Amino acid sequence: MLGEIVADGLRAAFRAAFPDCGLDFASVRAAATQNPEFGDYQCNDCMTLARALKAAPRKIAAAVVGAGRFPECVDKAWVAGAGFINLKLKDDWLAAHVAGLAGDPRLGAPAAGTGKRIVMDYGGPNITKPLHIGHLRSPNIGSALDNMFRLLGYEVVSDSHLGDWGTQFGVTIMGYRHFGDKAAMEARPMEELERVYVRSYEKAKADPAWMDLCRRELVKLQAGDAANLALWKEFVELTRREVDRVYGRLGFRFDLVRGESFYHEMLQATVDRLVSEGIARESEGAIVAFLEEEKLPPAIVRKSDGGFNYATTDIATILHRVEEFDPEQIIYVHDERQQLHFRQVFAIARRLGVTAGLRHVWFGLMRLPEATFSTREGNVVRLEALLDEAERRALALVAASSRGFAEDAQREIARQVGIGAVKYADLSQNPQSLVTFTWEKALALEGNSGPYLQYARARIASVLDKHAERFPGRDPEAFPIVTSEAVERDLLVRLARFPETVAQAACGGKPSQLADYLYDLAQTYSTFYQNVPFLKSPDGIREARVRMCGITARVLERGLELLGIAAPKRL
RNA sequence: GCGCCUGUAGCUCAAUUGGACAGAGCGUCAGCCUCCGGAGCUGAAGGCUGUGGGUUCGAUCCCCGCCAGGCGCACCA
Repeated sequence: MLGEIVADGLRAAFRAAFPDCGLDFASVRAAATQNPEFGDYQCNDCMTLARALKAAPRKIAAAVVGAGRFPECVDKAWVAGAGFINLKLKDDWLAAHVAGLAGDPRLGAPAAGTGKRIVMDYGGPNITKPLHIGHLRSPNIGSALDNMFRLLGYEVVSDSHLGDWGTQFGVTIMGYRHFGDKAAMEARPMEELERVYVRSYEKAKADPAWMDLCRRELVKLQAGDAANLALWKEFVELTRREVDRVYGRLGFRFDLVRGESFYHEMLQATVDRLVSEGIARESEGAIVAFLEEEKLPPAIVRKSDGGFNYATTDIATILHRVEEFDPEQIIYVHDERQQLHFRQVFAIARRLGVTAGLRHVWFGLMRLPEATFSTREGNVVRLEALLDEAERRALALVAASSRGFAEDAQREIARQVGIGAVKYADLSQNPQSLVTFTWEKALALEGNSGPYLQYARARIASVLDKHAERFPGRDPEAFPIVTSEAVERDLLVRLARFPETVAQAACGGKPSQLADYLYDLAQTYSTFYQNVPFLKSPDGIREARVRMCGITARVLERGLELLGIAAPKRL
């Protein structure tokens, strides 16, 4: 990666300047500059090293610049400000480097994950509940990370963890039996199941006896009761169909969809093991793991009614995944409310000897401007309604652009644009912040939005076509990249940073960094496109520019693909 | 009460994990179709980064106090 190439050169320069100081300068880094005035990369380490080297930062920087035989990629290096070292890359080296990336199917992404396996765990939707907009974030963020890890060479196993085995089933079954409406169940089963769930839940809150009955239904299911099992199967089937349909529209795909029920036969053994290893013991009728050493509150692994809960399932899941996949890490993409839960579960897994990395990549709750929404308050926006509206607005735009598309082509483009807008709106935000849902933001079609990126990509396709049409036989790939305008160089620098951006975004669990990068790239491209002539330029210059267009298209396309967003050639 | 998180332009969000003058979009205002797609481009206005201290060459970022909001804290998941 570019940053690493520069950093290696810097470290060598430090060692050359201070051969006998006993430091290896491994901490020295090259940071991308914010401001082109400071070159392409900057080194901030002279200030930090001032104490160890017993010299003023600017003197250190001057010594490094003076002594340093920088690698061939560096055009010039100079000292600035409090002791920064600024580095500017050679134009022709940069051009060749970008040409090299473009020729690589992975666009220069490092293969850091080769031979390693990651299990991704998505917060699954719950049985018998329609999906609302809060169900977007986990698979959306998770899939983007998944794609990035795959590009980095990891083998990824993604698993959508369907909540199909908890008390809510008891609540639903009681509601279904006492308040269910046959006709409604046949016409709109998911809505009806949600309705009876809400009603039964209300009753359970007010009436402990009812709650108790709900729990008993769950225990009956878990004990294999035939009637409950049959109903449960029906509910699971309905839920899966709903999830497949809606997530399918969003392009989410999982290697595995294992509900909690998949693990239910392992739960007793898991609890037994926890008890026999002294991790959990009986307390107030329940079996509880006490985690004082980790300074965490106790975690119940078996309820006093004999039922198991979420913690038990998650522990069993970890043990099973370690056995089946032997992953380097398991990444959970769940919302912020689960932080304590996962800390407890991870602590227990550690005590059981699990050595795989366990990481909770949490994200902030989605809320409405007025309030946090909840199924029980009926204060929700259905995910499907959002997708419908997104496609509707995009279709209006596509139809108005009058590019002469046939009707189904319009609809397909509108689908890609609308869904892309929704996904991008979510991914472009730092996952770890509250997301206030507004239609305006979720459906933005201009400015910092998915469609802006798609638009930039589509315009490039036109440029490439026009060039091929008017200048047949002049393959841009056969011409060297040369730059004369400042914006061309800006574009090259950005293209060269694709690999490190992907690596950072994946490791940091922040697809938003990739989204930011792509937006910045598209903006730079648009400036280039709008202010520099391509087809009217002289021979050679023209092909170099068209070639840069093509490389930009490739990076935009691949970047959007990583975010799970379609990049149509025409829209 | 204890713990986790958030507070940045009118609004929605960034800020390369402690770096240089805090940047974008939307909205507002003023411009740009001789040209490859105007879902675009160029420019302007807009900030005591919630608040008070501290740490250091340097703080939106780290530490402490306060204010405001969100979330969690044995038998929901």
